[in-house]
Amino acid sequence: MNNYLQTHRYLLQFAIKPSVQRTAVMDYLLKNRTHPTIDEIYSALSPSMPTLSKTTVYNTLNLFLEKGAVQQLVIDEKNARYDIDMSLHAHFICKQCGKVHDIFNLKPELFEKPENTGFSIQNVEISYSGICNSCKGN
Amino acid sequence: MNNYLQTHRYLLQFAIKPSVQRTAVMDYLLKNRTHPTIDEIYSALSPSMPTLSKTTVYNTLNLFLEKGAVQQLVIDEKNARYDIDMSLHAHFICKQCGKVHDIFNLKPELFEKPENTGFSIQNVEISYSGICNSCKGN
DNA sequence: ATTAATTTTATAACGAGTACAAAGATAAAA
DNA sequence: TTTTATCTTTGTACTCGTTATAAAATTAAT
Repeated sequence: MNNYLQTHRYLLQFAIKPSVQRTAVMDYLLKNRTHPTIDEIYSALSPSMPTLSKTTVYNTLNLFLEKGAVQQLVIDEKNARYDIDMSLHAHFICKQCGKVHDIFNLKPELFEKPENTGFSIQNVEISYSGICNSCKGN
Repeated sequence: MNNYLQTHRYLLQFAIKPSVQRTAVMDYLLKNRTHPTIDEIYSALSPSMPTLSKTTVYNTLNLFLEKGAVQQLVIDEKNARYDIDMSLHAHFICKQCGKVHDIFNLKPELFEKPENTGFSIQNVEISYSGICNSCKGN
Protein backbone atom coordinates (compact mmCIF):
# COMPACT_ATOMS: atom_id res chain seq x y z
CA MET A 1 0.00 0.00 0.00
CA ASN A 2 1.39 3.34 -1.06
CA ASN A 3 -0.41 5.54 1.42
CA TYR A 4 1.20 3.74 4.28
CA LEU A 5 4.60 5.07 3.28
CA GLN A 6 3.28 8.60 2.83
CA THR A 7 1.68 8.61 6.24
CA HIS A 8 4.80 7.02 7.67
CA ARG A 9 6.85 9.92 6.36
CA TYR A 10 4.23 12.38 7.60
CA LEU A 11 4.60 11.06 11.13
CA LEU A 12 8.37 11.35 10.98
CA GLN A 13 8.03 15.04 10.13
CA PHE A 14 6.59 15.48 13.63
CA ALA A 15 9.20 13.23 15.21
CA ILE A 16 6.62 10.57 15.88
CA LYS A 17 8.00 7.06 15.76
CA PRO A 18 5.66 5.24 13.40
CA SER A 19 3.91 2.02 14.30
CA VAL A 20 1.14 0.16 12.57
CA GLN A 21 -1.45 1.65 14.92
CA ARG A 22 -0.11 5.19 14.80
CA THR A 23 0.07 5.08 11.04
CA ALA A 24 -3.49 3.82 10.79
CA VAL A 25 -4.79 6.54 13.10
CA MET A 26 -2.90 9.28 11.28
CA ASP A 27 -4.03 7.92 7.94
CA TYR A 28 -7.61 8.06 9.15
CA LEU A 29 -7.21 11.66 10.31
CA LEU A 30 -5.66 12.70 7.01
CA LYS A 31 -8.51 11.21 5.03
CA ASN A 32 -11.42 12.06 7.31
CA ARG A 33 -11.53 15.74 7.99
CA THR A 34 -14.54 15.37 10.23
CA HIS A 35 -12.97 16.29 13.57
CA PRO A 36 -13.56 12.80 14.84
CA THR A 37 -13.85 11.73 18.47
CA ILE A 38 -11.73 8.94 19.90
CA ASP A 39 -14.69 6.65 19.65
CA GLU A 40 -15.30 7.46 16.01
CA ILE A 41 -11.67 6.75 15.16
CA TYR A 42 -11.72 3.51 17.11
CA SER A 43 -15.00 2.35 15.56
CA ALA A 44 -13.75 3.12 12.07
CA LEU A 45 -10.44 1.29 12.42
CA SER A 46 -11.52 -1.56 14.63
CA PRO A 47 -13.09 -3.75 11.88
CA SER A 48 -9.90 -3.89 9.83
CA MET A 49 -7.72 -3.99 12.93
CA PRO A 50 -9.48 -6.27 15.38
CA THR A 51 -6.75 -6.23 18.01
CA LEU A 52 -6.79 -2.44 18.26
CA SER A 53 -7.47 -1.18 21.75
CA LYS A 54 -9.28 2.02 22.51
CA THR A 55 -6.55 2.86 24.99
CA THR A 56 -4.12 2.87 22.09
CA VAL A 57 -6.25 5.42 20.28
CA TYR A 58 -6.20 7.60 23.39
CA ASN A 59 -2.45 7.18 23.77
CA THR A 60 -1.86 7.87 20.10
CA LEU A 61 -3.84 11.07 20.04
CA ASN A 62 -2.22 12.35 23.19
CA LEU A 63 1.12 11.71 21.54
CA PHE A 64 0.05 13.49 18.34
CA LEU A 65 -1.06 16.41 20.49
CA GLU A 66 2.27 16.64 22.31
CA LYS A 67 4.13 16.51 19.05
CA GLY A 68 1.96 19.22 17.56
CA ALA A 69 0.62 17.03 14.78
CA VAL A 70 -3.02 17.59 15.69
CA GLN A 71 -5.04 20.05 17.67
CA GLN A 72 -7.66 19.17 20.19
CA LEU A 73 -10.97 20.96 19.81
CA VAL A 74 -12.79 21.89 22.98
CA ILE A 75 -16.12 22.66 21.39
CA ASP A 76 -18.14 19.56 22.12
CA GLU A 77 -19.20 19.24 25.74
CA LYS A 78 -19.36 15.48 25.45
CA ASN A 79 -16.11 14.42 23.78
CA ALA A 80 -12.77 15.76 22.74
CA ARG A 81 -12.40 16.11 18.99
CA TYR A 82 -9.24 16.13 16.93
CA ASP A 83 -8.21 18.08 13.87
CA ILE A 84 -5.07 17.56 11.76
CA ASP A 85 -5.68 20.87 10.04
CA MET A 86 -3.42 23.25 11.93
CA SER A 87 -4.18 26.26 9.73
CA LEU A 88 -6.06 29.29 11.04
CA HIS A 89 -9.71 28.39 10.87
CA ALA A 90 -12.75 28.28 13.12
CA HIS A 91 -15.38 25.65 13.82
CA PHE A 92 -19.12 25.36 13.94
CA ILE A 93 -20.91 22.74 16.01
CA CYS A 94 -24.53 21.88 15.39
CA LYS A 95 -26.34 21.72 18.69
CA GLN A 96 -28.73 19.17 17.24
CA CYS A 97 -26.65 16.59 15.38
CA GLY A 98 -23.36 17.41 17.08
CA LYS A 99 -21.35 17.48 13.84
CA VAL A 100 -18.43 19.86 13.73
CA HIS A 101 -17.67 21.80 10.54
CA ASP A 102 -14.76 23.97 9.46
CA ILE A 103 -15.16 27.65 8.83
CA PHE A 104 -12.38 28.93 6.60
CA ASN A 105 -11.66 32.31 5.06
CA LEU A 106 -12.19 34.32 8.20
CA LYS A 107 -10.15 37.48 8.57
CA PRO A 108 -6.73 36.66 10.02
CA GLU A 109 -7.24 39.46 12.57
CA LEU A 110 -9.73 37.23 14.32
CA PHE A 111 -6.95 34.86 15.26
CA GLU A 112 -4.57 37.47 16.58
CA LYS A 113 -3.60 37.22 20.22
CA PRO A 114 -4.84 40.26 22.13
CA GLU A 115 -2.13 42.40 23.73
CA ASN A 116 -1.72 43.45 27.35
CA THR A 117 -4.01 40.86 28.79
CA GLY A 118 -1.60 39.80 31.47
CA PHE A 119 -1.49 36.26 30.08
CA SER A 120 0.89 34.61 27.70
CA ILE A 121 -1.55 33.34 25.14
CA GLN A 122 -0.42 30.29 23.22
CA ASN A 123 -3.60 29.32 21.51
CA VAL A 124 -6.76 30.81 20.02
CA GLU A 125 -9.95 28.89 19.46
CA ILE A 126 -12.99 30.39 17.77
CA SER A 127 -16.14 28.32 18.03
CA TYR A 128 -19.58 28.97 16.63
CA SER A 129 -22.67 27.01 17.49
CA GLY A 130 -26.23 26.79 16.26
CA ILE A 131 -28.19 24.58 13.89
CA CYS A 132 -26.81 23.23 10.65
CA ASN A 133 -28.84 23.22 7.46
CA SER A 134 -29.41 19.48 7.48
CA CYS A 135 -31.07 19.75 10.89
CA LYS A 136 -32.92 22.97 10.01
CA GLY A 137 -36.12 21.25 8.90
CA ASN A 138 -36.46 18.95 11.88
CA MET B 1 -31.21 39.75 54.19
CA ASN B 2 -31.43 42.40 51.51
CA ASN B 3 -29.52 40.63 48.77
CA TYR B 4 -31.96 37.81 48.82
CA LEU B 5 -34.71 40.09 47.53
CA GLN B 6 -32.48 41.55 44.86
CA THR B 7 -31.47 38.14 43.58
CA HIS B 8 -35.06 37.04 43.82
CA ARG B 9 -36.06 39.87 41.52
CA TYR B 10 -33.13 39.11 39.24
CA LEU B 11 -34.37 35.56 38.77
CA LEU B 12 -37.86 36.78 37.94
CA GLN B 13 -36.44 38.88 35.13
CA PHE B 14 -35.51 35.63 33.44
CA ALA B 15 -38.83 34.00 34.26
CA ILE B 16 -37.16 31.68 36.74
CA LYS B 17 -39.38 30.73 39.63
CA PRO B 18 -37.25 31.49 42.68
CA SER B 19 -36.59 28.98 45.42
CA VAL B 20 -34.14 29.07 48.28
CA GLN B 21 -31.66 26.93 46.35
CA ARG B 22 -31.99 28.79 43.07
CA THR B 23 -31.60 32.11 44.81
CA ALA B 24 -28.50 30.90 46.62
CA VAL B 25 -26.91 29.64 43.42
CA MET B 26 -27.70 32.81 41.50
CA ASP B 27 -26.46 34.92 44.37
CA TYR B 28 -23.21 33.01 44.29
CA LEU B 29 -22.83 33.52 40.55
CA LEU B 30 -23.52 37.24 40.84
CA LYS B 31 -20.89 37.68 43.51
CA ASN B 32 -18.26 35.27 42.24
CA ARG B 33 -17.30 36.11 38.71
CA THR B 34 -14.87 33.22 38.54
CA HIS B 35 -16.66 31.04 35.96
CA PRO B 36 -17.18 28.37 38.57
CA THR B 37 -17.76 24.70 37.95
CA ILE B 38 -20.74 22.85 39.42
CA ASP B 39 -18.47 21.41 42.04
CA GLU B 40 -17.10 24.79 43.04
CA ILE B 41 -20.61 26.17 43.45
CA TYR B 42 -21.72 23.15 45.44
CA SER B 43 -18.67 23.23 47.70
CA ALA B 44 -19.08 26.92 48.36
CA LEU B 45 -22.77 26.72 49.27
CA SER B 46 -22.81 23.37 50.99
CA PRO B 47 -21.46 24.52 54.38
CA SER B 48 -24.22 27.08 54.89
CA MET B 49 -26.82 24.86 53.23
CA PRO B 50 -26.10 21.35 54.44
CA THR B 51 -29.11 19.74 52.79
CA LEU B 52 -28.15 21.03 49.36
CA SER B 53 -27.70 18.28 46.82
CA LYS B 54 -25.25 18.41 43.96
CA THR B 55 -28.03 17.26 41.67
CA THR B 56 -29.89 20.43 42.54
CA VAL B 57 -26.93 22.50 41.47
CA TYR B 58 -26.89 20.64 38.16
CA ASN B 59 -30.64 21.09 37.73
CA THR B 60 -30.45 24.73 38.65
CA LEU B 61 -27.72 25.57 36.19
CA ASN B 62 -29.43 23.71 33.40
CA LEU B 63 -32.52 25.75 34.13
CA PHE B 64 -30.53 29.00 34.18
CA LEU B 65 -29.05 28.00 30.83
CA GLU B 66 -32.45 27.33 29.26
CA LYS B 67 -33.74 30.63 30.52
CA GLY B 68 -30.73 32.48 29.16
CA ALA B 69 -29.60 33.71 32.56
CA VAL B 70 -26.14 32.20 32.25
CA GLN B 71 -23.88 30.94 29.53
CA GLN B 72 -22.01 27.69 29.63
CA LEU B 73 -18.34 27.92 28.76
CA VAL B 74 -16.88 25.05 26.80
CA ILE B 75 -13.24 25.88 27.39
CA ASP B 76 -12.24 23.49 30.12
CA GLU B 77 -11.87 19.90 28.97
CA LYS B 78 -12.66 18.62 32.43
CA ASN B 79 -15.76 20.49 33.60
CA ALA B 80 -18.43 22.79 32.34
CA ARG B 81 -18.10 26.33 33.63
CA TYR B 82 -20.78 28.97 34.00
CA ASP B 83 -20.78 32.70 33.48
CA ILE B 84 -23.57 35.15 34.38
CA ASP B 85 -21.85 37.82 32.33
CA MET B 86 -23.68 37.68 29.01
CA SER B 87 -21.84 40.64 27.48
CA LEU B 88 -19.46 40.22 24.54
CA HIS B 89 -16.20 39.07 25.99
CA ALA B 90 -13.70 36.28 25.57
CA HIS B 91 -11.98 33.93 28.00
CA PHE B 92 -8.53 32.75 28.81
CA ILE B 93 -7.82 29.43 30.49
CA CYS B 94 -4.49 28.70 32.11
CA LYS B 95 -3.33 25.26 31.06
CA GLN B 96 -1.46 24.92 34.35
CA CYS B 97 -3.82 26.05 37.11
CA GLY B 98 -7.01 25.74 35.09
CA LYS B 99 -8.39 29.12 36.16
CA VAL B 100 -10.55 30.93 33.64
CA HIS B 101 -10.27 34.71 33.23
CA ASP B 102 -12.31 37.27 31.33
CA ILE B 103 -10.88 39.19 28.44
CA PHE B 104 -12.84 42.37 27.86
CA ASN B 105 -12.41 45.25 25.47
CA LEU B 106 -11.89 43.16 22.39
CA LYS B 107 -13.05 44.62 19.11
CA PRO B 108 -16.77 43.90 18.61
CA GLU B 109 -15.97 42.65 15.09
CA LEU B 110 -14.46 39.59 16.68
CA PHE B 111 -17.87 38.52 17.90
CA GLU B 112 -19.67 39.02 14.62
CA LYS B 113 -21.25 35.97 13.06
CA PRO B 114 -19.60 35.19 9.73
CA GLU B 115 -21.89 35.33 6.70
CA ASN B 116 -22.60 32.67 4.09
CA THR B 117 -21.31 29.79 6.09
CA GLY B 118 -24.32 27.62 5.45
CA PHE B 119 -25.11 27.47 9.15
CA SER B 120 -27.42 29.51 11.29
CA ILE B 121 -25.01 30.63 13.94
CA GLN B 122 -26.56 31.38 17.30
CA ASN B 123 -23.50 31.67 19.44
CA VAL B 124 -19.87 32.77 19.30
CA GLU B 125 -17.24 31.67 21.76
CA ILE B 126 -13.67 32.97 21.68
CA SER B 127 -11.24 31.11 23.89
CA TYR B 128 -7.58 31.71 24.50
CA SER B 129 -5.27 29.37 26.35
CA GLY B 130 -1.74 29.48 27.67
CA ILE B 131 -0.06 30.16 30.98
CA CYS B 132 -1.19 32.83 33.41
CA ASN B 133 1.26 35.10 35.15
CA SER B 134 0.83 33.45 38.53
CA CYS B 135 1.93 30.15 37.04
CA LYS B 136 4.66 31.72 34.90
CA GLY B 137 7.45 31.19 37.40
CA ASN B 138 6.70 27.59 38.22
C1' DA C 1 -57.36 21.08 54.79
C1' DT C 2 -56.75 18.16 50.68
C1' DT C 3 -55.09 17.54 46.50
C1' DA C 4 -52.18 18.54 42.69
C1' DA C 5 -47.96 20.25 40.74
C1' DT C 6 -43.04 21.59 41.39
C1' DT C 7 -38.76 21.17 43.40
C1' DT C 8 -35.33 18.93 45.91
C1' DT C 9 -32.86 15.05 47.29
C1' DA C 10 -30.25 10.57 47.34
C1' DT C 11 -28.94 6.74 44.80
C1' DA C 12 -27.83 4.41 40.91
C1' DA C 13 -26.21 4.34 36.36
C1' DC C 14 -23.62 5.93 32.30
C1' DG C 15 -19.76 7.25 29.68
C1' DA C 16 -15.33 9.72 28.68
C1' DG C 17 -10.87 9.47 29.99
C1' DT C 18 -6.78 7.71 32.81
C1' DA C 19 -3.80 4.42 35.63
C1' DC C 20 -1.68 0.35 35.69
C1' DA C 21 0.56 -3.84 34.81
C1' DA C 22 1.11 -7.62 31.71
C1' DA C 23 1.98 -9.05 26.98
C1' DG C 24 3.89 -8.07 22.56
C1' DA C 25 6.92 -5.85 19.32
C1' DT C 26 11.06 -3.41 18.08
C1' DA C 27 15.83 -2.06 18.54
C1' DA C 28 20.43 -2.68 20.40
C1' DA C 29 24.14 -5.42 22.20
C1' DA C 30 26.53 -9.54 22.47
C1' DT D 1 21.40 -15.00 15.71
C1' DT D 2 20.43 -14.98 20.33
C1' DT D 3 19.89 -12.14 24.37
C1' DT D 4 18.67 -8.11 26.60
C1' DA D 5 16.69 -3.72 27.01
C1' DT D 6 13.33 -0.36 25.52
C1' DC D 7 9.15 1.02 23.68
C1' DT D 8 4.29 0.13 22.34
C1' DT D 9 0.03 -2.03 22.71
C1' DT D 10 -3.55 -4.17 25.16
C1' DG D 11 -7.23 -5.25 28.67
C1' DT D 12 -8.96 -4.28 33.07
C1' DA D 13 -10.00 -1.55 36.67
C1' DC D 14 -10.86 2.84 38.23
C1' DT D 15 -12.00 7.90 38.59
C1' DC D 16 -15.01 11.50 37.93
C1' DG D 17 -18.45 14.61 35.60
C1' DT D 18 -23.03 14.26 34.40
C1' DT D 19 -27.72 12.33 33.84
C1' DA D 20 -31.77 9.19 35.03
C1' DT D 21 -34.91 7.96 38.29
C1' DA D 22 -37.96 7.71 41.92
C1' DA D 23 -39.07 9.03 46.56
C1' DA D 24 -39.52 12.87 49.81
C1' DA D 25 -40.43 17.58 50.61
C1' DT D 26 -42.14 21.91 49.47
C1' DT D 27 -45.27 25.09 47.22
C1' DA D 28 -49.52 26.29 44.87
C1' DA D 29 -54.35 25.47 43.93
C1' DT D 30 -58.98 23.85 45.01
